[in-house]
Amino acid sequence: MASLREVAERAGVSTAAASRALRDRPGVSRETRSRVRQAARELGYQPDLRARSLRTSRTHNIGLVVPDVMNPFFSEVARAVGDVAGQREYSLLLGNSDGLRNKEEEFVNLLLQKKVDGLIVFAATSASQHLERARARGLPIVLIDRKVPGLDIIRADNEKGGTLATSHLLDLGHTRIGLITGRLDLATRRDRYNGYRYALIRAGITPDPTLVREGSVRSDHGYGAALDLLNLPAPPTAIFATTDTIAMGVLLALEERSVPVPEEMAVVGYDNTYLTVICRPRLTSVAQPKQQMGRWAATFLIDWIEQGRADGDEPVEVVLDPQLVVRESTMPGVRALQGRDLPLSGVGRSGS
Amino acid sequence: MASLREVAERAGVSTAAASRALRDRPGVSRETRSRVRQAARELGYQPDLRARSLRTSRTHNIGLVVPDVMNPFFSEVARAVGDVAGQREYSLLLGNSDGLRNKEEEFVNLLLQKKVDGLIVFAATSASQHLERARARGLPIVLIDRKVPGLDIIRADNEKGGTLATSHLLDLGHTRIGLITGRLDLATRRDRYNGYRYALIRAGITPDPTLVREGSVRSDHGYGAALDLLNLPAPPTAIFATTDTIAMGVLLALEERSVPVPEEMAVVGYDNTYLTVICRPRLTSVAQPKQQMGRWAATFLIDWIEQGRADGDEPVEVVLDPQLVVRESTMPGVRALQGRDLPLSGVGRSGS
DNA sequence: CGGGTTGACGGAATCGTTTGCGCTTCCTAA
DNA sequence: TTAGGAAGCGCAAACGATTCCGTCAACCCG
Repeated sequence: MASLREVAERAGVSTAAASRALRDRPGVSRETRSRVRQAARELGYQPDLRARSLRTSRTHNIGLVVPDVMNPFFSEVARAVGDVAGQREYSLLLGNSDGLRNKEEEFVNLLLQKKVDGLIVFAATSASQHLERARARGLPIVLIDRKVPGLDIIRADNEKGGTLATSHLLDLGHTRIGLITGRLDLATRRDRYNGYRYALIRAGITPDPTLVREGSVRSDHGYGAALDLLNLPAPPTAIFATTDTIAMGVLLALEERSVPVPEEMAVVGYDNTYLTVICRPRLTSVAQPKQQMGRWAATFLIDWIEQGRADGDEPVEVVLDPQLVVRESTMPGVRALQGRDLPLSGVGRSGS
Repeated sequence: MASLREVAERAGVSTAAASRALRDRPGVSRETRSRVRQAARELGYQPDLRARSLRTSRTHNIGLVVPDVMNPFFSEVARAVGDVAGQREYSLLLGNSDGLRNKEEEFVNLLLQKKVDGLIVFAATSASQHLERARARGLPIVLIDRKVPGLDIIRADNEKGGTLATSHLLDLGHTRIGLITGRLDLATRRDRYNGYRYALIRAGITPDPTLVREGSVRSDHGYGAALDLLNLPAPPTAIFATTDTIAMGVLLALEERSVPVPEEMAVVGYDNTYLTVICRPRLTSVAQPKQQMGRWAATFLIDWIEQGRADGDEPVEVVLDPQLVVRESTMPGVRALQGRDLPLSGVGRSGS
C-alpha cells in the first residue's frame, strides 16, 4: 500500500535516500537511516517487487515446466527445485505441459514475457526451437532429461539404466524379456530402449521386436500391453517397464491373470518413485537421483543467473548414474526398504 | 528485447498509438494499426508484462500455497488449480509450507510483495493473522480446507467424512475402532475426529481414548501407531486412518505382523488418492472431490479478481460432500475400481 | 585562509507500459 | 458558411522503484 515516496516524505528525505537507507547501501547517515526505517515500519512499507524488477531487470522468479506435477517423479523433482529456489530467494512459476509441444511452447513464451530470470524445463517434446530462441535472447535455461544441442542439461544415464534393468533380468536367467515403454520419439525413452537392446545383444540374445510395446507412459498402457504380451504364443518371462507408472498397470494385469510375480513373470520399473514400495509385490526399479537432479538444476541455474558463467557459454552436460534397486518383483523376499524406511518422501506428508 | 517505443518509432507513431494499435483499442486508424502490427512483427516485439502490470496493477499471477506438492492429494488439487488458471491466462506461483506456520507466512508475504492478484491457501496452521492482514489490504484469498472467520473457503465436510468412515466400520460389526490421525490442532483433522466420535456415540458406543493416536500425517506415524494399537491388551478390530498416507503405514505394519486385512483388521483411509488402488489390499477411503475443489477455488478466485464481488464481501463457504469408496481393506473382494479404471489421474502420466 | 577531500543528500532519468486529455483535421448537417 | 461532432493521434503523467551525478556543507591540512 505505502510506497517508497510516502516513506520518504514521512521521514523528510528524498526517495533516493530512502531507498538507500532501507537497503543498507552507503550514502546515508546513521540517523537518517534509522529515521527512514522508523517511517517504513510505521507505514508498514513493503517494497513493490515488480517495480524494483523493472529497474533492476531481475524478477527473482524462475519458470519450471513439467509434463505433469501429479506424477510422483516430477513432483519430487519439483519439490527439490522449489526448496533450493526458496532458500535462494527465488519463486517458482509452475506450468504443466502434458508433454504437448504447443502447451510447452505457449507457456515458455508467457514466461518470457513475464521476464523470468531463468527456466528449468523437463523433457517433453524433442522439438525445441522456442527454447533455442529463448536461450539466444540470453535467458539462462537448464534442461532436465532432455538433450538439445547447445543447451545445458542434467540427466541420468538412461541407456545405462536400461542396461542395468535388463542385465538384472538376464542374470536371473530370463531370456525372453518384454519391454513396455512410452513413445520412443523422446530421447530419454529411446536411450532406455537402447540400453535394453544393448544388454540383450551383449548377452548373445537377438532382441525380439514382437516383445516390445510402445505407447503412452500411463498405467493403462502398461495394463493393456502386459495382457497383450501374455497372449503371445511364447510370452516373455520378464517385463521391463520403462516407467513405474507403466509398471503399476503391468502388475495389475498380472494379478488379474493370476500370474505369480516374480516366479512366472519378473517385473522391473523405472524412476524408483514411492509407488514401488506401496504396490505388491514391491517393485524392482531403476533409481534416478531425483532430489539431486532437482537441486543441481536449481543451484546451477541460480548461480548462472547471479554470477554469470565462467566457462564462456560452453554448454554443460551433467550425467548422473542410475542405480538398480532390487525388490520383490524380481527376487522373492527382497524388500530393499525396511519398515521404518517407509515414509519415503512424498508419502511422508499429507494434510487435508 | 524490443520495446514498445522501438516499435512505435519504426512505425512512425507515438507509443500511445502503438499501444492502442496492438491491443485493439479504439482510437487508431485502420492503416496505422496494420503499420504498427507490421513493425511489431518485424522486431519480434513481445510486451513486457511486468511493466504493463505496474501500470494496470494486475499481474495475472496467483499464488498457491500447499503444504507439500509431493503429496498426491495436494498435487492433484494443484494440478486442477493450474489448469483453470492456465485457461484463464493466469500463472501460478507455487510454494510449499510443510505445514509450518513461519514458512507459510514468509511465503505469503513474499507473494504480497510480488503483487499477486490473488491467493489460494491450503490448510496449514490454524493461526492466520497474515492472511487476515492480506485480506484487509484487499487481496482476494480463497482457502481450501481451512476455516478462518471472515475469509472465503471451500472444503469438504470432514465431520461427515469421519462419520461416513466410522459408520461403515460399525455397519460391518466393528465396535472397537482405532483412530490414527495427524495433529488435531488443525480444524479439518479435528472435524474428522469429531465425526468419528459422533458416529460411535450415535451407535451407543463410548469413544475409547486409548484407541486414538495423534501424531503426524506421515506414513511412519501410521506404521508406529498401528503397531502400538496391536500391542494393546484389547486391540481394535478396525482402524480409521485420517489420511491415505497414514493408512499406507498402517497396512505395512499389519502386513509385517501378518494380520489379515480386512478379516482381522479393517482399515479405512481418507482422501481417496491413487495410493488406494496401488496398495494391497486396496484401501477403502473417504473421497473428497479433489479436482472439483481445485477447479472451484481457482474459478471463484479469478472471477473475484476480474469482476469483483456481487455479494458485498459476504464470505462464502462452500462445503462439499465426501463420499465413501469401499474397497478390499474393509470388504473382501470389493475392488471399486476395475482394471481399466486404473489410470487414475496422476499415475496416468509419467515421462522421465 | 584557501583548496581539496569526504560524506550526505536530492534531482531527475530510467525501466516499459497504459491512459487521460487536448489538439488537429475532416466530415456533415443546418 | 459555420458550428459541432467524431475520429486519429501525441504529449505527458502516471505506476514504484533504483541509481547516476551534481550540489552543498563540513572538515582537514598545509
